[in-house]
Amino acid sequence: MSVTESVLAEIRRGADEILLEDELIERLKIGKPLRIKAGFDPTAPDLHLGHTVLLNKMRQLQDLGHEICFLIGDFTGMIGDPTGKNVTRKPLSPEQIKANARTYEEQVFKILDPDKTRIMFNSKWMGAMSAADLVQLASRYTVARMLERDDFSKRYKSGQSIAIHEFLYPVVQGYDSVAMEADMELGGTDQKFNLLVGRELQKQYGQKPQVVLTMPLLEGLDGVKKMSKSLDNYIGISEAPGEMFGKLMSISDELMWRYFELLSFRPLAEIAELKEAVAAGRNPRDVKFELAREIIARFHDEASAEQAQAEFIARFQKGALPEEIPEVELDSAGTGGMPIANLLKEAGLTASTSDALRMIRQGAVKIEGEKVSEPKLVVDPGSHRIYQVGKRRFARVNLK
RNA sequence: GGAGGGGUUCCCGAGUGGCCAAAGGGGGCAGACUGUAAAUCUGCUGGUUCUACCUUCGUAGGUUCGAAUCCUACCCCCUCCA
Repeated sequence: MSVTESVLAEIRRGADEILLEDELIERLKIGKPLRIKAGFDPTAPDLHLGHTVLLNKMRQLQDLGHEICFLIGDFTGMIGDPTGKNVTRKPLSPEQIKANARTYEEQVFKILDPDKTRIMFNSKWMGAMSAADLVQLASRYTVARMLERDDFSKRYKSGQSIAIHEFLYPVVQGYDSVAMEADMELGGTDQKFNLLVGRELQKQYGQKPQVVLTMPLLEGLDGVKKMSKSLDNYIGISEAPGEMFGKLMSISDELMWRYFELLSFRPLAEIAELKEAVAAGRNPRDVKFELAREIIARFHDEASAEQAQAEFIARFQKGALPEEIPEVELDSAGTGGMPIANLLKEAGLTASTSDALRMIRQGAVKIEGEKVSEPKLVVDPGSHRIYQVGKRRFARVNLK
């Protein structure tokens, strides 16, 4: 029993909800590894830290000796989870799905142990179903239950369209649990409804209902909206160490604690200590450094993490130039020089000459570290200098 | 099939003949400050050969000295009824 208690605390960590915890305890008591399901869309994955919240949990359970089934929803992908938007996704070709699955593996195994992970596709059983089978399956769930789902009910009440096939998504996802005989399913809080359908269907098919564990959605860099690529508030797990470091340092001090909770592997007690230290006057920046290093070390390595930090300090605390400055060749075409605004635009440092002039007016432009205050400055041909706009945009321009 | 509402700059959204490159907010960028690319404050946020000019308010025409605003046609989106 005592073993179960400590294990339970680990499973609970960061989780939003466990339904039902009693059932989980019962299953754990039996001592057999649990078969744990987590489903993913077969769309081209470019994983970011938000995705890793769930993967971390999977890894943790894997380390506890459970069987992780990484389900790629190649069949459900044709439907597209109707999360509010009713965009019909166009079906992917088998080749595309295979290619996407491979990219998944490359990225996912930075966290999961490949030897202990089973990758499955739900087309295996769904593709084998006949129309009659599907009708049978659909009969196991009711419209009333379906309308309990928040986004469905909202759309229904406000008169927005719901296509019939959208109802199939939760049903098919639920049936996956039946086909896989899952003991437990993981998902984001937004998946709660679908996960519960799995429980319902398993009961219908005479199985013990799976335990459902939901993980919160990670807020993006803005600290408000959930991390997503389309909002451009994400940190991709394949990003360069320096990029990751900068982005992590840009999160607010408050959001940092959220990231610690959901992304760090440090014991909870240790995080509590850090929090106390900050409350007692320790610079939150330094604590953020630690978070950034831990995460970069996970996706790159210890040395890159150290280096990223060193460069960050040099660049932003001491104003040093970055290690790598892009080299640009420009041609003044014998006109006897190029106006600074045009040069900045051509070098890709500003979006337009108007923008360049604005930047100069704001005192954001520097040549070799010297602030430019003359907007009509003409750069002589044959010069080779470092131009800077703001703190983050640099180019070494060779003007012919 | 019928009735109605709407398409404005990156996003939301005001504007119903000149004072409109278009309010306000969001986002973004920059500067100051700092403990950091946190927080806070300030400024900027269509383009160009930049105190001027050019292009932009769903698309194409038209009226007018002058249109985001008026007219015509078309395209698209939404709501209600069937």
